[in-house]
Amino acid sequence: MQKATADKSDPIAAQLAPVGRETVQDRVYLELRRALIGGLFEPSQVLTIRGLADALMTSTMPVREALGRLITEKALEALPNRSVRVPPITLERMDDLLRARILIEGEAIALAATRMTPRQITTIESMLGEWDEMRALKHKKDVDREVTLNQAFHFEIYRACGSAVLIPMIESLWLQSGPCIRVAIYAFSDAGEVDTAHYHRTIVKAIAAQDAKGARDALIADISRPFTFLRSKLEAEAKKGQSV
Amino acid sequence: MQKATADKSDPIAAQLAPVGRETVQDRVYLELRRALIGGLFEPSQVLTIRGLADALMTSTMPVREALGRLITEKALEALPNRSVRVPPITLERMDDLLRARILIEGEAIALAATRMTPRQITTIESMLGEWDEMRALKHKKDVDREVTLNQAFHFEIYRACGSAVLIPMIESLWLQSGPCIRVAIYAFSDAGEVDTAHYHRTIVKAIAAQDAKGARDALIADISRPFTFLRSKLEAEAKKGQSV
DNA sequence: TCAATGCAAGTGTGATCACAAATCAAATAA
DNA sequence: TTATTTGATTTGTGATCACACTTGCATTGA
Repeated sequence: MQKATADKSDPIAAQLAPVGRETVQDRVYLELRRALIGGLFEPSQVLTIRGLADALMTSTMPVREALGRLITEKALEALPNRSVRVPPITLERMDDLLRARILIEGEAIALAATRMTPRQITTIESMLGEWDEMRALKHKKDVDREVTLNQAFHFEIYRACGSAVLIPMIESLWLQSGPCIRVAIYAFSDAGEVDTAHYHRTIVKAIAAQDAKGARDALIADISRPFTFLRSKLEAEAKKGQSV
Repeated sequence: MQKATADKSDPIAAQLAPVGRETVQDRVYLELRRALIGGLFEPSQVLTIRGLADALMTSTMPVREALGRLITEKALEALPNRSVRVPPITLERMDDLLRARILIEGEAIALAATRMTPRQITTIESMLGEWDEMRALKHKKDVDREVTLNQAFHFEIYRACGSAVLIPMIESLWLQSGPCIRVAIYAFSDAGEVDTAHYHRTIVKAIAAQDAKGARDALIADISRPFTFLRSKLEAEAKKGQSV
């Protein structure tokens, strides 16, 4: 044996590291991605390279590359000052995002409805139970877990659509709407009960029946909810701000 | 006056440089983008950072950031070797790309058909004439100009859809299908006459009549053409390769 | 008191260096 | 001849530095 490092000719070592070793850059990128989809950054928040580099325990190099990538995905915004921030929420942008999500995620779920295997359907059915578990201990509203579970449910379906082109686009859309969604979910939690499980149940039922149109409609209802809620909230604020 | 450089308080200088100064990184990124959409790189071609840096007369730094951005857009592909290449053409990927383009560009043109101003319609009408000009000197097939003109025509329409979310997605799709399209156009030129102008005329007619459905159908026919052509060519090659 | 000036800290950008991994070619062994 | 190995070159990655620009605050002037 020549080296102690992974050797592709060694089947065991190849299994331990079958793909290219993860780079710091990718780690940082995925970390920021997760934070954005989860809404951990607030809209209009400014991010600095050195600040993130310190927080992520690395140098500025991987961070600036990750930021550049997120800017091209419109997940972040490059200001003329050359500083970068989380895009602010506007009514126009929300409508725009929702329309695109209905169009593309609707298509993806319609495709998935005709292609999901019984095994995959069982998987998303089992996810419904987790919502019930969470409701059982509703005294503690765990927004993080809600976001994670919701994301896992949707992407389990989208992955089944079998399109290597649509899925990254959906990820980009979630990246862009992440900050808005988080704001909406917080507002939801204040306003009343979270009935996401009901919508997801409808989706699963349609998929199990291979009802593409029904699945699309149920999905549209599901993803529209936080947007319409947030929209009415923003309109109320705008009216109040205008009257003052 | 303190400095010889641009000063925002000086209205004249501000007009000369109204937005943020262009960075080398952006220049490189736009350059590579243009090359990809225009199909100047071949499918499966490997790109190296230092090679591009030399070609673009800059250091490796702006190039690696630009490559990273193009990889996140799926315009380029990161191999496990950590090298990057133009994604190869496969039948599945082509069908996937075409479906996504029909979905999203179809929606964009339907929106644009109801929103384009007479002035904008005049602009795309005038573009039709350029095809006739080009046909007049058809002895010299100028693929570059065909690609540029086609792109200008389509994006003049898409810009009118008024969606800041859909347009970048369409750009991403063009970026991904650029290499395929170029191959198809070359095959077209060999096969016979280019009748792009006819399809564009149909599109303009539908838009002028504010016929959203007609515009969408005409667009679908237009963008499907190179894909179906290339598909039959690839299938023929695959069959030949299989028999050998 | 208030506006303008000037300085200092912070920030993004591009270049360069060090290092590890991959690639390729020549040389060696079977 | 063919397969393996060894060494040199190339390549991507991460860190660091230098520079220009921005920002914020204190100082200065009227």
